[in-house]
Amino acid sequence: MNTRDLQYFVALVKYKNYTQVAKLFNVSQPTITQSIQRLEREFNTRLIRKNKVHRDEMVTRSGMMLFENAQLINKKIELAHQEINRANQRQIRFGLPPIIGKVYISKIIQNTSDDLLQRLRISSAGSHELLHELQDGKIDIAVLGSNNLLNQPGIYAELITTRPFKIIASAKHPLAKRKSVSFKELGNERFINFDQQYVHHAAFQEYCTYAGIKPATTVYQVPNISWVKELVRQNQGISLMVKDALRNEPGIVSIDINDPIPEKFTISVAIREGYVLSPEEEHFISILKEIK
Amino acid sequence: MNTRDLQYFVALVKYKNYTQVAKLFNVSQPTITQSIQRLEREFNTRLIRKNKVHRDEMVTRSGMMLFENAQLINKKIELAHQEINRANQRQIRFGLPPIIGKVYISKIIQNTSDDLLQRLRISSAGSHELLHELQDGKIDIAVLGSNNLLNQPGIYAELITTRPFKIIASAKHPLAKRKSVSFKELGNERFINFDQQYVHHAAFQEYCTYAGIKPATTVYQVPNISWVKELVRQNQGISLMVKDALRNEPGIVSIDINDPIPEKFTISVAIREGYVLSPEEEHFISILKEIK
DNA sequence: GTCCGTTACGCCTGGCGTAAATATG
DNA sequence: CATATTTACGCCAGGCGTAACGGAC
Repeated sequence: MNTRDLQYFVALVKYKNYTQVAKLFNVSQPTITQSIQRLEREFNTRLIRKNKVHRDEMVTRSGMMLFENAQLINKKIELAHQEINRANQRQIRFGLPPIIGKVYISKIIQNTSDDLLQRLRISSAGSHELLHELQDGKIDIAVLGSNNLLNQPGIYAELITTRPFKIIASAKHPLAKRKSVSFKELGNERFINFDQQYVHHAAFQEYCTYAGIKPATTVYQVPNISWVKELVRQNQGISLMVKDALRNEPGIVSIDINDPIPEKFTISVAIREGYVLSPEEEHFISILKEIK
Repeated sequence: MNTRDLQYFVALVKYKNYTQVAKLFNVSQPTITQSIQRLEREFNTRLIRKNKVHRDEMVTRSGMMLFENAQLINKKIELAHQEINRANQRQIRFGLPPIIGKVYISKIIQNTSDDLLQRLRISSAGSHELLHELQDGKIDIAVLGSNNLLNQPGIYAELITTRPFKIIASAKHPLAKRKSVSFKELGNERFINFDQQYVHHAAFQEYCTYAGIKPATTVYQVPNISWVKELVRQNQGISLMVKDALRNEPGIVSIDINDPIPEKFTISVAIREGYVLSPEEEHFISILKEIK
């Protein structure tokens, strides 16, 4: 089978118009007709309905099945091209989320030879974003934080460590005297949450569901972690944070959560499924795994 | 690009022998040479090393990258064929693990029309096995038990419910008087584990790690749940079991575990990523989701 | 020499374009 | 009739086979 046919077909299902697809690929319009006929022969089924009463329903169930699979196939082919194009550039395209980076970056640099550091291209973004960059082939290795054990389609991840979530509050806040707290007690607190840090947000939701509370006063959605800390310091509210995000913050105290943890915050090294590591990349990953 | 070339290439990497591959596909041997040359042109790289000092190292890094991706692509194509071939047989190929089935099957039958039941082809196997059947396209819908939130490559799963694990013991066992127990207390107990029920085994490991115990006496690995119950009844040991597996078993008592649960036992409905449900299948899944 | 892969060359199918025909609304 | 898709047909490239050649042990 010709993979061009799959590309034509996917485009056709999306645009629902042979003429447009032909233009898109700079081929004549009968080419598209013939391509579809080839696929229908190959799979021995109708893919496109002939009595097109409604444009929206022009694809058969078989067609939809092929469409879904073809998209994944096309993406894989595209990825293979990308990976192979870069196979001989010896760069290590590595993603590290800002908060995890804060703790790890100095250790990484200490333990990595200059030669390897030269090759390192670090992108820093939230774990959620990095996961997509990894899936799309924009980076090849990432350290990612997640709530569950990381197990995403197309991604192979290995656990490095798990970290506890803590409650942070101003030193002036009544909670500041406590060493630990149950999440159920926090129903009436004012919470400050992140916008961008997907894992924190998800963990917060998890805890609320688990404890059966719904803090009515979950007000701020702040995009920057140091803003969150500043708001907490000024006693505008409390927040949920991974231990690593905190380092001797004056005016802020962190309080253990003593509920059974419904989901752990995990840190993993992740690569794309089927990605072939260079010796340098393999070495680099072994360094990452040793840093706990 | 021609997908036949990918098949030839994958076989070549596996067999490391052009002649054999040619025989395998019933083509002449130069066909394979030419196929590889086409791929090398397409990807603008060497895939196979020319100075084959060692057969084992005949594939370049680029070649390995293509190999890994090509395997996944070929599998997807194969799956698309399978799915489409069955698209118009209106059977619902459904997997249900025995233990979960024990609780669910009567409810499923009560809530499902005869018409739909006619179409149902149920395979019963452990969740681990069913997951593979789902991935390989042998079944299309499955109810699966797992310890974490189910998130496997190529699988889309939706949570139905979570269930607690319990300790079961003979009525004669000292634990029988207890209502609940901490896992840490069980370090010196004799445990009876399943061979096949992957989730139970994994949960047991999880609990042991979590509680920091290593029951030295984890002796029996029994393949059948009713054998396990019989052994427990005769006070040969205790076991870990999902609540649903138990129904008024004379001579056996179940004891709550009062540790914070490190991993939940979850029950999910799962389908292959990109699988297109028929209206009947969609209806059937909505029935499954309503049974909690 | 033997085994294995590559090159050379001819054949024919398969994918494309143009033009005409047909369907849909 | 206008727009969209399919059919008819001719052209050329691409994939295959046979035969001959080249390299490694």
